[in-house]
Amino acid sequence: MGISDRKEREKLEMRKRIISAAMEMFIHDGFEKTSIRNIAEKIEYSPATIYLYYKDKDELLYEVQGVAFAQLLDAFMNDVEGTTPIERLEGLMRTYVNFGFKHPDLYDLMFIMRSPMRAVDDEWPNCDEAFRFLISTVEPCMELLRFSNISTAALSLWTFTHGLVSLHIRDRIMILGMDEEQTRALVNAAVDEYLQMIKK
Amino acid sequence: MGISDRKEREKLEMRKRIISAAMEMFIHDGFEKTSIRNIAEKIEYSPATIYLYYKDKDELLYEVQGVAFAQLLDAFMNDVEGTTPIERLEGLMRTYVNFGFKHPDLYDLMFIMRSPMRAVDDEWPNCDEAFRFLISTVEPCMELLRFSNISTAALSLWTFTHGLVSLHIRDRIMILGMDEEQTRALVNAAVDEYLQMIKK
DNA sequence: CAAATTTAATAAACACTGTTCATAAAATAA
DNA sequence: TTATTTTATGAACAGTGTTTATTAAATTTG
Repeated sequence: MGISDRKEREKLEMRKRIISAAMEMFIHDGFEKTSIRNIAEKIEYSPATIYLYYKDKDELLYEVQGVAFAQLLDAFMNDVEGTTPIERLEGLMRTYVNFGFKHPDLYDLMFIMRSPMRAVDDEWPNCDEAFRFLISTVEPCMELLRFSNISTAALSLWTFTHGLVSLHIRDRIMILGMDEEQTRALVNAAVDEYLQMIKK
Repeated sequence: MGISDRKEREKLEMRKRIISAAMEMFIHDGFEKTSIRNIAEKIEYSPATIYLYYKDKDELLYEVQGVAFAQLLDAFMNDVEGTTPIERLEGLMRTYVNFGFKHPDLYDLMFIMRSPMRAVDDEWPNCDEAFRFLISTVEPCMELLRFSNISTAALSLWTFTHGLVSLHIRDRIMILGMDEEQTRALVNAAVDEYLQMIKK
């Protein structure tokens, strides 16, 4: 049936129209400050229409989260290069921090925001892939690193970079009393030092 | 003037009544889910009354933040013991993580929540003290640690523990697919390993 | 093609939120 | 006792996410 094909295509287009507007506004103003009414206004539809395509506001977040994780994975695959495993791991860490500093609002809704987590057993699209990228980057380094196993290794590496990015995004690093530039330099220095420490 | 003394006393009592209710509800339901109307209902006053004692909802948060930082400082002073500087540093790290796991909602509004940061040049009561405790605990260890200076040292130590706590509080660690108990064990293992790595 | 039916879109309402302001009540001063 | 200041509140404003009954459009059927 060509007619139901078109209908489905239109449905997908509408979902895309909604999610594009939503993502743009989430990045620009943040999730909380973006209202369903604002999104509706932007795409020139009624607020109620959005609920025909998405169950609730959280579902918009899930969708944007998926896109964001895909972007992070993209950054990993494009920017992480190097001949040795260790070089690749270092690249991964720097890419992660870079991503956080470059896209604070995306990072926020991926790793900091409350609520966006679905049920535990649910699939978390693109996030698992990004995490697996981490695992597969750490794995070949394990013999050269001081971690006792890959679980603590992955968690520790993630924790360190996430700590830096999240303290920065939520404006806590400024306790140190530095300007933006100094802060960034200090963060880079911390990453460099950490990368030294984990090596055997 | 005895009469204006009493008035001031009553004003303080009222502020305390409000902030106690607020804190209790922030801890129980979180900041966002606690409404001015709920707080007002709890202390059996009209919502408008609260605005006679606090400028807005954020000011309630600032106040609770102050109390929370005082509690963290308290935990530091009570639980951090040890004869050697390194032992004290290890105690500090474990106390910090413990605090975060024990009081997730307090930790949240201290280190994760958006907006609670006042102007940069403002005083941040009790937070600075807690931070200075960190500095003064790290300082005597510096010669035994692999950090190049105390700034990166303080930031790195804080970052690592904050990373662990905040990933846990915002339900991101569960990507590892572990239960609460396993997670806590892994977190402790990560802290232990990190404490080994930073030593010369 | 016209009528019946399904699909899509919306206006209006509900129950909330933080916050303000004019009004009323209580406490103090004159 | 009256006048004045302080304190408390009800009602309203502008906003939020979400639901529902109603209308308009598109599709299928006779």
